[in-house]
Amino acid sequence: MPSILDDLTPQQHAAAVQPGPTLVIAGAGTGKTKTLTAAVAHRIANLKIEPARILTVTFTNKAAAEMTGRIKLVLGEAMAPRWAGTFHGLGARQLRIEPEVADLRPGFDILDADDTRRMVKRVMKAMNLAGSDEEGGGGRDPIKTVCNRISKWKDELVIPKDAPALAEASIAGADHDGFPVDPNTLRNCARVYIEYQRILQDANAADFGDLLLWPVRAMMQDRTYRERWAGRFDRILSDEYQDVNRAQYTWLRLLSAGHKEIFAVGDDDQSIFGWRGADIKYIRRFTRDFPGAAQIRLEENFRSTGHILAAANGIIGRDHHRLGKTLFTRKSNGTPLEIVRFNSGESEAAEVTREIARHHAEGKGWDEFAILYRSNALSRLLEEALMRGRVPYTIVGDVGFYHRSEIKDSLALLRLVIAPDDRQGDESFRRIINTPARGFGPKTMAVLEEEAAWRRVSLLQALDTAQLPPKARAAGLLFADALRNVGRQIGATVADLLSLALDHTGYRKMLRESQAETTEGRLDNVQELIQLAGNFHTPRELLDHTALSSSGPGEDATNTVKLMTLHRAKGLEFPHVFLVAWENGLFPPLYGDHDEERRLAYVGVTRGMKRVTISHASFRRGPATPSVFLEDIPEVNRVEGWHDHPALSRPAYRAVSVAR
DNA sequence: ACCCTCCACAGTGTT
DNA sequence: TGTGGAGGGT
Repeated sequence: MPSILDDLTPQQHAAAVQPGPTLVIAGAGTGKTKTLTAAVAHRIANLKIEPARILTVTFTNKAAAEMTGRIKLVLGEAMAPRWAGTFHGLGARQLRIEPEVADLRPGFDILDADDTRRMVKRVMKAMNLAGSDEEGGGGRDPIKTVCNRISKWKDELVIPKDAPALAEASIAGADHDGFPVDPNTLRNCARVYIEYQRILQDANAADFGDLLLWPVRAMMQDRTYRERWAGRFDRILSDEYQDVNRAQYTWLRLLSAGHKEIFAVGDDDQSIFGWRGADIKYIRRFTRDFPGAAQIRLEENFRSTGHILAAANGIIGRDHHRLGKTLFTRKSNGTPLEIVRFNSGESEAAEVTREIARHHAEGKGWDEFAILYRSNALSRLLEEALMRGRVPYTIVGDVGFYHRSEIKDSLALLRLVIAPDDRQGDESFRRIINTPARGFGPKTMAVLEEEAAWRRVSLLQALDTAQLPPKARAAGLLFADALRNVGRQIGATVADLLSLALDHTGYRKMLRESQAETTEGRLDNVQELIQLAGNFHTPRELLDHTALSSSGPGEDATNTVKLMTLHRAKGLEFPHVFLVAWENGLFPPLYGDHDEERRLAYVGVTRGMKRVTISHASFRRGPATPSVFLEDIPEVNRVEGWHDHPALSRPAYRAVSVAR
């Protein structure tokens, strides 16, 4: 007898075995992942649904791995679900099976956000829009503005052809985010979108948005395609349903249309990614979308003390149009929340550090503490204080392993090794040809690009005939030769190919010899990538994995204080949580959706297991007032205090006046 | 082609 | 305080 359902609460159990369309409204810390995992396992073990005919989708690789891992543990390898993964991962898989729905060829590349940005930039340059003048529009970072817009369009199932009309419509009508959009910027976005998509197809590449956009569009328009895909699965399960965007929602709906066996877990109170395209309306209208759907609430919280839950309930209770639920716990009330006022951000950081050090001295581990903030910029003060106080810490969410330049450079080399003579590799070529410097500046590249376009060959092939400066030409040919030779190695593993490419192109040598401090660790990272490559059978597998993951190998620093944004903290828990800079204007910020910010505050408080300390400064780049969210924490659940450190507050002042 | 300096800016971020 | 982009000098 599988023990999957044994240690569930009655509510969790009822949810896991509920047939038909089911929405599980699972509050923070109520065992959401456990219930979803049990639901999947139940379908496999008890209902005898074939593991290959169950599709389970999550937002992060971590969540997917956790779930699959647990099921394997209980049911064994053979019974593990075959289609469990992220929206992007599963979309990529669907697209790999039939790439023609996106006008792609087999073996297409998947671009990450960096690659996408580079490509958009190139397109905008070619269209004379990348300049700093008002033509690009969109304020400070026109490329980012365009990237965001295109990505949002894709998430909303808008194809390039339809973008211009849509742009005009939204210029004429109401804007989407309550954000004033410059008409010309929006028009330019639509123009860039069309051209960018053409370039993507030419490069046989898909960006993140494409991974669902085209499969979903095809399912909407092509009945046989839809039936073929919907027919593959008997059960559809989704995690974090409050965070689905239109493309993801439509995908789930179309896949489950035949049997209506859709199981969604989520928490509308924790919907904090609206700015990223997530739309809370889909979870709120679930029972209308799926008539007769069961709705089951998980309200028993296993994480936090009574005081913490009461505070959280106070904060979220002010938000109306909720699906509604009230968390409760069987734990004791514990310690009231501590709300502390400081006279400056510096003294706040110093005192948080001191407090953590004090607890540590009393025997607590460093990893029992987390410091959460609204925006990344706030991490600096805290870092400085922690460093001064010799408190070991980790900033969660720094540049992920796979996004480091040396890793992306290495992967570009690998791409060229497997297809030196295909234009699909051109973007990789552009990236790596001048690292280390080979004399390929803008001018030389322009000549090469023209030759390649004229002869309709890859940039690498065009090296043979292009009229290049002798030095660049020689270096280029040497580079091309090296890659072709590596590609000819018979029986080489992915790791071998990588390693050889890095050696023969002089990339590794460059890293070894440049002993600048910015270079330290890069060689190790490259080495780690090679090691990692040992886990993959083909270069394609490695490339897909790296594009679809953010955090690489071994990034779980042990026994350190964790610093991260509130957004990143979702789903995590810590015995003692410090919520800093709760000041109006910072949190909640002046912009954005106030209800969503309130939910973010709720997410923050519910991260704490035993203690929650909320702080604010009365001066930070100007006078500041305590966050309005503090008003909603009942008096009985809080104690207040203040700390003034005059000596610490002055330097900031003085630095400003000296600078003037 | 490459290096250096200056400027403006600073929302949250998975895949 | 740091980052990315642009522009100037060699």
